[in-house]
Amino acid sequence: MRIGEVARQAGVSVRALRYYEEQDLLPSERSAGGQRRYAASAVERVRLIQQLFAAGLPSRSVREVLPCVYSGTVAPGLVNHLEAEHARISERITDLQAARDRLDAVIANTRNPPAQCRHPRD
Amino acid sequence: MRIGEVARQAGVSVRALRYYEEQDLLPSERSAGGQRRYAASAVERVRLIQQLFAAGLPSRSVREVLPCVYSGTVAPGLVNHLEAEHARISERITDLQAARDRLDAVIANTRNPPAQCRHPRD
DNA sequence: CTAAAACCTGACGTCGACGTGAGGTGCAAG
DNA sequence: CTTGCACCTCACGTCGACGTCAGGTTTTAG
Repeated sequence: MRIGEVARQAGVSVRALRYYEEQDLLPSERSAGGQRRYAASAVERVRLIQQLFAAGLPSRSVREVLPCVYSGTVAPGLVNHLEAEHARISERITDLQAARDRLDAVIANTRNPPAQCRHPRD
Repeated sequence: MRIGEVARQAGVSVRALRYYEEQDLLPSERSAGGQRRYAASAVERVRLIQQLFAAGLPSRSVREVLPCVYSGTVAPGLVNHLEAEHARISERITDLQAARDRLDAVIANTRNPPAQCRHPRD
């Protein structure tokens, strides 16, 4: 599989895939002419990378976590890190929920404005 | 209240507060000598700004939303935007939960490694 | 064999929310 | 009055995950 096809199937840019390789997140074989060739499994791997990025992990952490995901085991000493990330994500989720509730309140007021919410001048 | 005090109470840097003013998120009075003076309510406002930033809103959106939060009403046409942000945040939350589940799985495997998870060589 | 897609390697640009000096001023205490 | 901390305004630096342009090569379709 060539890079463009992986990009399409995974829904990311070609540039991103090259960047992942540069960061040692996504290895590739090379053709005789030097072009990257990927196994079909690369698509899934890219999706995973994206998911971890979306969780706010920096590429360095992703690099550490990836082999663990694939081996099902964890390098000793990394567990603390993983649990820290887990906590970070959980905290982030509650933050987001709080912010969303704020927006909810504003939206709700719009639909059904409470009496004391007449704004002074506008 | 001076800027350093607001920063301390809100848990942000002085630089951040100046930045907020620059972005028209946090107005300030000035003393005769040109120093910023804030009402006590500024602390709460800063916390709100932080919350919205944490939700991933760019400063431009925060600028739009802030008056709505304080007036309890919404500028017409902004509701769509708010609902879009709401959806974005919800989506982000599910993404985070998925990523967290991934980490959970890895951590769980560590504590109690399943049989077929012997990694080849390591 | 020849175009034209798709790919390659640098390498600089981006964007946002500040960090970080540099160099100068306000203000409260003694 | 002066020490000294807090504050001021530029203005450039940062960091991460790519975007993007330049200039050249490989692969594939016909």
